[in-house]
Amino acid sequence: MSEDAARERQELALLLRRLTVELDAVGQRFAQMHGLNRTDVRALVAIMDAARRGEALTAGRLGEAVDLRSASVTALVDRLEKVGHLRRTRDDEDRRRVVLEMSDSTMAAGAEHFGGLARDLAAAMADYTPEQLAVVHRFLLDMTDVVTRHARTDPPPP
Amino acid sequence: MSEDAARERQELALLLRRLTVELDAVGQRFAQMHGLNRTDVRALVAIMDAARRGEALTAGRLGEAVDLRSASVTALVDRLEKVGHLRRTRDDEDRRRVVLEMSDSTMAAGAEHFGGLARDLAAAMADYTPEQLAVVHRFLLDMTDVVTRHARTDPPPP
DNA sequence: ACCTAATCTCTCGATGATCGAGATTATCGA
DNA sequence: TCGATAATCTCGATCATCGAGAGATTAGGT
Repeated sequence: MSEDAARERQELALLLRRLTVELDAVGQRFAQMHGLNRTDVRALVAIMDAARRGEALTAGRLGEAVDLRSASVTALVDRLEKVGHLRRTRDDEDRRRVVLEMSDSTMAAGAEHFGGLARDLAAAMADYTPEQLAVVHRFLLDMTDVVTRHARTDPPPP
Repeated sequence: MSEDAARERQELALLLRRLTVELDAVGQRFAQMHGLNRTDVRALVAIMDAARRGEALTAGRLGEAVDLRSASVTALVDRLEKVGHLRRTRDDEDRRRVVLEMSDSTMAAGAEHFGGLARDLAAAMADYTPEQLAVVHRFLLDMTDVVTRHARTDPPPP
């Protein structure tokens, strides 16, 4: 492999990292705008994601999604409920469970903020042919695969 | 634009998000392995990045890099120094400043962990022609641009 | 050379996020 | 029906972060 090729690959890896930093900053910005912290935003996003899949999250599942213990989930839901971002409801199927429902206004704010980004990203992709997007797609799948292996166990098998 | 094209773009946006989640998890894993928190890892990475540029970070510049106030930087450096990940040195040019030097072992651990990822990413890129990588490069620059605008101010100009 | 303002780091006390342990209520299985 | 399991909550402790202010050092104007 040529020196240039090696440099290009390193450059691409750095670009991936920079993209993640900026994507994180988008969430950070949403947090600041609404007086939330990083965990709060991650929780709201998890709930929105679930809602888009037609599911409603319980407290326990939210804890799994954002990696918090049950005591912390209670505190998290407390503060989000206190400012009206969501409300608790008892699950009628299993009355031990607490299902979380986001308020319409918060759902709208989230859709505005993150949906706007998705919209602009999609618009920027108009500059690419379907074949090019297919290449990018494969690339992202491959890179995600490598990263995921490193995230789970240090020296990945293949 | 066709339905499929729209779906493909949305899929790519989701892939970018998933990639950032997994990249975050790589740092999280490093944190767990060394008994650190997210901020600590971000600090060590910032110091490593600076070192690679041939610079040494001062406490103040580290605070800018990880977005912490001076009191928090003191506490951060305290705990990293206590476990031997770095040491404070007075800057002889400006004796108000504290320059931070990472220990060799921590630098090596970081290089092992994150450098290993970079190596595997580069290896996975071998499946792509230079022309394909150029397309990916342009794509990532474009997407980063869009994301960065959303991270700074909500409705971006162009 | 001086003196004031600005800069850099640190200390202190307060606040808030997270957790482990244990309590409470509800469901499930024998 | 009863014991085991599960879901959530309460309580007290710990830790990260911050604002305000102190102490030390440098920069700039006179």
